[in-house]
Amino acid sequence: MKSPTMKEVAQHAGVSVATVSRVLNGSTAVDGELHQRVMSVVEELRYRPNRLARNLRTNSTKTIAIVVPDIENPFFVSVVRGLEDAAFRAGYTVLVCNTDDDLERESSYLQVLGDEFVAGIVVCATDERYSASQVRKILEKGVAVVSLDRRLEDVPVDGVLSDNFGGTRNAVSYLVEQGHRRIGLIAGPAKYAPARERRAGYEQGLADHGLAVDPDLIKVTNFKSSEAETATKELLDSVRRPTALFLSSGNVAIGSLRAIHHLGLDIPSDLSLIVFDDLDWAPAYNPPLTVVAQNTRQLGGLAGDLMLRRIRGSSEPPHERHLPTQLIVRGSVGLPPQ
Amino acid sequence: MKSPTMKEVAQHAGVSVATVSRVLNGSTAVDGELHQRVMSVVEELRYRPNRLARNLRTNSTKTIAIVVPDIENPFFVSVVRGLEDAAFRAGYTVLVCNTDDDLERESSYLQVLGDEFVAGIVVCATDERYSASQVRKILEKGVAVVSLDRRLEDVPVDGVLSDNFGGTRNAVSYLVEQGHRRIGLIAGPAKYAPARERRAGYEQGLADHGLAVDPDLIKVTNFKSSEAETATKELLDSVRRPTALFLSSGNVAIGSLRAIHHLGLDIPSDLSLIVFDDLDWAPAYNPPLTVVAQNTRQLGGLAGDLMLRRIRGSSEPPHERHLPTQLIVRGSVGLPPQ
DNA sequence: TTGTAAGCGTTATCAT
DNA sequence: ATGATAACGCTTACAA
Repeated sequence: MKSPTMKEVAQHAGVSVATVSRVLNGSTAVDGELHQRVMSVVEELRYRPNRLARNLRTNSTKTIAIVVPDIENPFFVSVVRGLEDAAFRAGYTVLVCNTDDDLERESSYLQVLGDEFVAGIVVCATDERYSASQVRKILEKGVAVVSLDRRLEDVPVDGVLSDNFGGTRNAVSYLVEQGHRRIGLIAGPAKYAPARERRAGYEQGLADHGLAVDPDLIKVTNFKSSEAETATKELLDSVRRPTALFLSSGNVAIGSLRAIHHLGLDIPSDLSLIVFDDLDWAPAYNPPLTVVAQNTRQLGGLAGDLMLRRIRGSSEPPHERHLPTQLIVRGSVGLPPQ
Repeated sequence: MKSPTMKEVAQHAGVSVATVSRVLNGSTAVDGELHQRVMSVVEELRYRPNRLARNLRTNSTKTIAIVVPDIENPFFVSVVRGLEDAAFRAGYTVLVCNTDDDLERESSYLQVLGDEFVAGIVVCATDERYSASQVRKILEKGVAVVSLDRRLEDVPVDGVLSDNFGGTRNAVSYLVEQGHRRIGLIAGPAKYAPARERRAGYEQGLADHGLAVDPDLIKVTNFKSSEAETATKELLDSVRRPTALFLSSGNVAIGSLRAIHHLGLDIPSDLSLIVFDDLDWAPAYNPPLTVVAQNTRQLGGLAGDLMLRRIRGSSEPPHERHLPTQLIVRGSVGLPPQ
């Protein structure tokens, strides 16, 4: 059961293929009567344009790719979801590429994507410097690029990030207002902009209340749960243990919580907790977790919108947007013990 | 900066385009000397075949799609991950389509995918009957299909599922062996094979020990957390409340846990718990959750392998495979109270 | 073994 | 406003 071609439609309608094409693309005006005739044949034959032929001819596809470091991280999943919604509405499909935070794999994907003639790529870069040079080449090929949750060094592309700084600053302020003075931070690696900004927000939050930053209260991890577990143990084993912890990501939270159980500490009577990222299980935790929520879907949706605008030829100067975060107070913050 | 074409390679190497094509595809033997010459020109010019042209010519793409009901569900994410690994190795890219359990959206995707000339589709059907008829049409177009975590009524395709029956039966047995006699079940909708099988496994697990099934201890939900929360409250509010609960999915667990807190029950001293699906936060929960783990990545990987085999023209009779599950004992099961 | 040439189904450039 | 027709870059009979 071969699908009908444009040629067949043209024959049935008694017009040329050019006319059919014009009717379908609405590029040039076509006489009302012919328009009618073509459309009814299209209906009748159930004609659908062959995407493959169109792609070849126009040297482009209706595909947007997104390159993420870890597709099993709910944050990125939700971002993808937001992007997909935006793309689907505009008739685009999205290709998800998972790099496992592996530079080589990212590189390989970026290469392949060039060959695939995707219309655009949303990049959550693994390395803000190295990835940047790859992305530059892609831009030269005329592929639109939007950076998400990361910053690309000296590459003129639109960017979308949460207000990591403000969200953290605000949360730390809240902790101080509840009476906490010794607040620990399980941070992410400084090579990622969000990790840097959360750390800066933490420091600012303390400064806002005239509190000094104690380096002993800060542990830098790779954002994975196992390192977070170790770091948390170290932090809580110290003599003057913090009375509250700010956990820089969902994965960090998983590791830290394991450590906290292990030490037999009670939340929030022994230790208060705020997590950056609202996880689906946060309200089901015992006690329910107080978190800083990002607008994850909207992050993806905005990236999609910016992308589509570029694809359609916008030439505004590239711009970085910041989406607000929200402190959701649940039950993991209490008064400092004693 | 236009990319070089095959024609240019041919000219530089002093051969015909056909020869270049043959060298690149390894279809027909090519003289050693020419082969050399072509390859070195390919290197020199950094030639990469134009996928779009190849697609049009062969009427196919190196793309595998996967249609999932809920991309934010970690189970499906992990499946996608497994599929992606398998596909990437074979030079395929994967298209993720999220239907939100919406029949119309699924239908729309299935339609689009037909136009996209994907090589194959992994389907996690929203409706085992309705989706089936759509899938049949797709098969007729020559697209390979593999069903995952669902069953498709009377459609001759390969299937991949976990041993839902055995996994649940085994878990319930374990509960009985710990002394539990009143075991509740928060089940999923009977329209999904896995939900049916988990329920059957639950009943069999009881029967194995000569225990009768008490319908009052079974609540059927739509697998979403909010319904699970309500159902759990009802179950635990009854006079003769169960001493243990089997929760049929991760989302169900989230809802049930909320209800359990709300009632102020302690796990496991007041109530024991087993969850179907190992969630990343299960070990971090307080107490760590005992779960039945599925081989999620392998589920996706196997689907990918079966798919690739079909794409390459295998004509074995379609077959359904079952992957084993594993009971992971942590801390949410104890002796029944009193 | 190698080359010639005919498409694949569109879009876009010409005339008319 | 419409119709021929030439690409787009590749694969694959068919001929040599």
